Amino acid sequence: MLNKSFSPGEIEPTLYALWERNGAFAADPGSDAQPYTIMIPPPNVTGTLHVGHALTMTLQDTLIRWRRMQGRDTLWQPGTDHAGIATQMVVERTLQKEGTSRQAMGREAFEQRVWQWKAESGGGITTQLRRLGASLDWPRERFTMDDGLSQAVREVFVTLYRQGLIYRDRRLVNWDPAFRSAISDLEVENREIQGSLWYIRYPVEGEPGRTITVATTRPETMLGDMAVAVHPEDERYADLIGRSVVLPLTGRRIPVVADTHSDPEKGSGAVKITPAHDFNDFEVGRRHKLAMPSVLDADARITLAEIEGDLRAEDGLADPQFVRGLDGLPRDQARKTMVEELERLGWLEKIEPHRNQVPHAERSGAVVEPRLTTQWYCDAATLAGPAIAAVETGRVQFVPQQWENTFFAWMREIQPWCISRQLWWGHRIPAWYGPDGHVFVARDEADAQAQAHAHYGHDAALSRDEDVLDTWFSSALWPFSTLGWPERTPDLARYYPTDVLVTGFDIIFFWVARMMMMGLHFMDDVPFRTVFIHGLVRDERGQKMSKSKGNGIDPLEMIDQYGADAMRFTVCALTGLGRDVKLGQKRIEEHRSFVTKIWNAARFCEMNGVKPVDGFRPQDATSALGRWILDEAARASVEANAALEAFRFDEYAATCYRFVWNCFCDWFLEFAKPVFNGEDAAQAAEIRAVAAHVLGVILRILQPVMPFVTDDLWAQFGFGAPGSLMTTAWPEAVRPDGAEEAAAELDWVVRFISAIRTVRAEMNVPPSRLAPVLLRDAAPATVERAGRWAEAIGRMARVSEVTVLAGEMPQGAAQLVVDEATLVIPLAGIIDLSQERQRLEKERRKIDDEIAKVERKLGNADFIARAKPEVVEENRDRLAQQQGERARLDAALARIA
RNA sequence: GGGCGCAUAGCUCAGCGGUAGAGCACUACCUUGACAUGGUAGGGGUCACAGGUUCAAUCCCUGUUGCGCCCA
Repeated sequence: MLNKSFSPGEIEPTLYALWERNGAFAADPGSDAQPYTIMIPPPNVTGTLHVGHALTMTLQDTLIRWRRMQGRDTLWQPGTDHAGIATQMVVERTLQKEGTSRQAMGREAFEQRVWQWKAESGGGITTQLRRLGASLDWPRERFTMDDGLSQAVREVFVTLYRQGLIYRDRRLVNWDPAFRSAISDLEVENREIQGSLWYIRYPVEGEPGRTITVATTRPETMLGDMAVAVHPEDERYADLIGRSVVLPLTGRRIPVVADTHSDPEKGSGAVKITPAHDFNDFEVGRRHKLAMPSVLDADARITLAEIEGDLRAEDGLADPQFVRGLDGLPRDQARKTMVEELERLGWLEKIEPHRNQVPHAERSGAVVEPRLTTQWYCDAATLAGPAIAAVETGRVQFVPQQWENTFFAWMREIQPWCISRQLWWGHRIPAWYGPDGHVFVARDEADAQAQAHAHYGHDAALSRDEDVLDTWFSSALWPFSTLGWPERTPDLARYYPTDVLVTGFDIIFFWVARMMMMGLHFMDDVPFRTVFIHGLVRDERGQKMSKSKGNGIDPLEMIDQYGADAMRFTVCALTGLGRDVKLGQKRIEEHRSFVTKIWNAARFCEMNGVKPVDGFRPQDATSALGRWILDEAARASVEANAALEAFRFDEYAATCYRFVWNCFCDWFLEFAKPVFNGEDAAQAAEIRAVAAHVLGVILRILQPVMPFVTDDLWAQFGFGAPGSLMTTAWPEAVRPDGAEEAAAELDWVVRFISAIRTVRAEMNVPPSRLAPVLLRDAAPATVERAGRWAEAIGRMARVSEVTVLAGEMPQGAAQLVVDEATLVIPLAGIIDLSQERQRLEKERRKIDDEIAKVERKLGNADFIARAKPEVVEENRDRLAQQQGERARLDAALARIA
């Protein structure tokens, strides 16, 4: 006996453990079935399950569970990402609390400490994914830092290096002074800041009294100025091109160069050029072969190391003592000090308020400093070519397709990818340096030594590169490294390329594009055929969820409160194509009632002796009711399937919802009640068997999205063993014999009952008051039908009996039209005749309006001539039917006149 | 500045050339033996605005406005 209500908290952990124990999530490489593979976007090992995970994982699990039921050999590959910076931060924070630091303990000890942390508290998210019901193949779980994946990383690095696609270069990089590491341009977020534009006069050399004014947003970098640039066509400065100016504070002589980078409209039209601290200036510097001294160090403090030599004293303009006093100052403090000094000396012309874009490091929040350093780069442009082609030719398809544009836009202008990071946690770059700085890239130290020996003709002391690789470098290999690459494993052959990648648009560049580059380069095939891009989760008002706003919701709390099924179903129901998902607790609560509804419907079935009948075949149903609901169930399963094929999770959810609630519960079960309680045992047996079958279809089509409640019911009804639903086949859609006739019949009963209900409600007839229904002008077939369904009609429309109207129209009766028949409901004493007249007149006005519309259309010669014949036909039929209804309404009105 | 998306009932969103839909909210009635986390019925929309194409436009095209996102 089913409990009065479903208790997710009790069922979920046990059931999940059972699934896992049964190996129900496991891929089966030995099977003949066609594989279906999804790679999990590996969550950050420091992470906890947030609502964004809940969205993406629910969608992935729904797809995987659905395909599994379709008989595919499904692999949902689990794992986590070592998340260089994030993880290092977490462990460093702990060290700080313990009064120590990574520097104090040394690299090796620190790495051990991180592994220890990982063993103890890393990957908590995998436990949380289980709470969600995610059917990942856990024994295959991988970690981007484990041995196999590390080997893959080294292999890729060495190969790309040998192919000239990885190289070292000294150029400007986005530097995060908080982490003291290079970061990718993708990890930089430009924020608009209210700043200032400082106008500074630089005196022209050899022309006392003449100055050129530069406008800058970063006066503190002027210590590294190597030129002043003006536009070649800017007449104001034409005569200065090729001359020199004296840089205030340092006294350095720097040239005035002509360069189109300078915008005559902006500021003064002259810009200072600091090649080592600005990306544009760097390019200008290259074009004009300028020196590129750095004046800011790894902490973004002033350093004079590279300019000490050319400090000069110039009366009233430059004082080496002042400049030396700046050494070691943080950049903002240096700015303040320098501006004050310039003002004191009279070189500051003015300060204008100015809104400018300031690059911030996404993770640390620090202002990014462009810094000239030597880093490792990957030739992304070369690798991007095949990836672009793969999308152009449709080998990889984005859903929704319009994301291709975003992908193309970035890929076609892709910059060299800086892959080195000055961190300790990550894949250490497999490069060793000889005493003279010669670099040896190798799979391991022994190989590097061998190379060195060959190079120098003798053994040499090598030192390994201190840096690690960008975390995304290893995640780019995820689709094949997890399957055993560089070994050519059977798994790799079987599951690569994967079928679908499900993710948010925010990591198209970081991850999707890079997986495609690496996959095509090393596997010579795309990593996935379809990329399904879903929206972001927002709160009910459409605001981004964030910790600082406090508007986030915790999926685990929601699961505790409403159950994983409710959480999952809500996510599906709200996931339309290309839309963000506005999620709130209320939404989840609302959708939980659907879980409850299913439970109660099943309980009702159970109470009425519904249980699976061995050998039952939908084709064998004889009753109209049975055939109708079987047909509807088949249609629902086909529609659910089609919706999932098209990644329309919202339609999938809506189809299930409508069928279960508005068809099975609202009508079928109500119609079944009199049958269950009736005399006709054979009929009752058929409807019980049909109900069981349909319930089985419902549980199966809902399994992908609400795996817990469906499996529980599946087992309790004896459809199969506990835990077995998820590996049961997706229902086959079988159309029963006579489905069309059955549909016509049930459609009529539904309209008949609805019409009576509507009139009763409008006339305020209390439900307790039963009333007979008299049929007037009814065709014999209608009279028969009414007889067949008398019991259901009586119960559902509060009708005492349905008979043919004999003789006179009773006094005080309501009349309503259903097809050819007019239903007369005698309600003397209850209904008000004038009210009934008004009601009928309103009905007639409505139908008149519709008739007028259709007549207008049919009266248009162009319409008849040009519209599709079936449309014309349809309108003619509609008109005829509406005219019939109006005639019957007229007659009804005449009778009460 | 460039690109993309969105604008439909009070709210959240489907629909998309041929009779405007759902859920929630709202109103009225109903403790009928699956379910009040429920049932029945109802009200509510110049489908942002202006042009154009078409026999026919919420839907296609152009422009405008407003909102959001991405890139510079």
